[in-house]
Amino acid sequence: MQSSSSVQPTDIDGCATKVVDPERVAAVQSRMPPEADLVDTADIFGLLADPRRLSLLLALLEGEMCVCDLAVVSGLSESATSHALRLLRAHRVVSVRRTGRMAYYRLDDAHVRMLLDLAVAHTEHTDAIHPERDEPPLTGR
Amino acid sequence: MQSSSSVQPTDIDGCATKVVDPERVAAVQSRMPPEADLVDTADIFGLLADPRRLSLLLALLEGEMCVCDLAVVSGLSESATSHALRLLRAHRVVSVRRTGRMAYYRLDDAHVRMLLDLAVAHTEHTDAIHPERDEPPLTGR
DNA sequence: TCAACGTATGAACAGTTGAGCAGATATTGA
DNA sequence: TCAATATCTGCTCAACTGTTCATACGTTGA
Repeated sequence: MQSSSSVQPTDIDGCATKVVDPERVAAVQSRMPPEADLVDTADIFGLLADPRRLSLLLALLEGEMCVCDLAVVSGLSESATSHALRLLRAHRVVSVRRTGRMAYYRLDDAHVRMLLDLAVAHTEHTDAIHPERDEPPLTGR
Repeated sequence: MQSSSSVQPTDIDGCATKVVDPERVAAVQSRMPPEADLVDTADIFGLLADPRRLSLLLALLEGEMCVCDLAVVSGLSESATSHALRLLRAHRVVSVRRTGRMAYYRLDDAHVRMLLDLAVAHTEHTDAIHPERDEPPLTGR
């Protein structure tokens, strides 16, 4: 809570960049997870960033399911479902159990399960509160 | 194009698609959030699905910050930072407070804050547990 | 053995996304 | 007034993503 005393362009540690609040920056930087963790985490979020994949995973919240049933509940073609599941498998978010020609997938990541639970719970809430869910005008993109 | 709204358990076998476990499918479908919620949620996850954006948001976990400081801690150019913040602003994940020519951003979504907290906590854990963080080769496995 | 079936895969294609660049806007101090 | 500053924006392009199509694989029952 500094009283905007000064914005000094050149009081940093040799860095060419200008910093307004060096203390804050240093503190935040020291708490920032290593790059690899950021990438990892972003990766996981990326897997949840598609409505179809999300519905696949939500379906699996309640137990294992075969590919064709997952295709039905997710609204994807069976091929697309298989592709999506392969992605999730590659990231160890789901695992397979094969029986004959059937493949049963299940959620295999407690972390992701928590994220999903939290997301669902919150969407239900937000649903009532949210006045408008549309993107504001925001020119372009 | 979504028949997800009308979830009728008995209606399924009339469909051309083959279903292995109609009961499961019906149960899951009845619990599946409406399409709009799925899209919304996937959207939010999408915002967290980029390591740079993630570091911006993590920085904001501890309070508001101006664009140039955010650029420093996130490792983005100032232009890229501004672009990213605009995106986040458009989705009401962050909000701005302007003072003169400075713009101070802050986290403005409790939901996202929870997701971030959870993610960070878990990454710290996983860090110790995770044997290998690399993506497994897609071809194998 | 063969055909039907459930699933997996690779290639190709359209749509989306993020970042840089250049220029624009708005605020400040001289 | 002008120049410097802090941030924002439109444009553009390369990289990425998700889907479809065609095809391949392994299993099952006839």
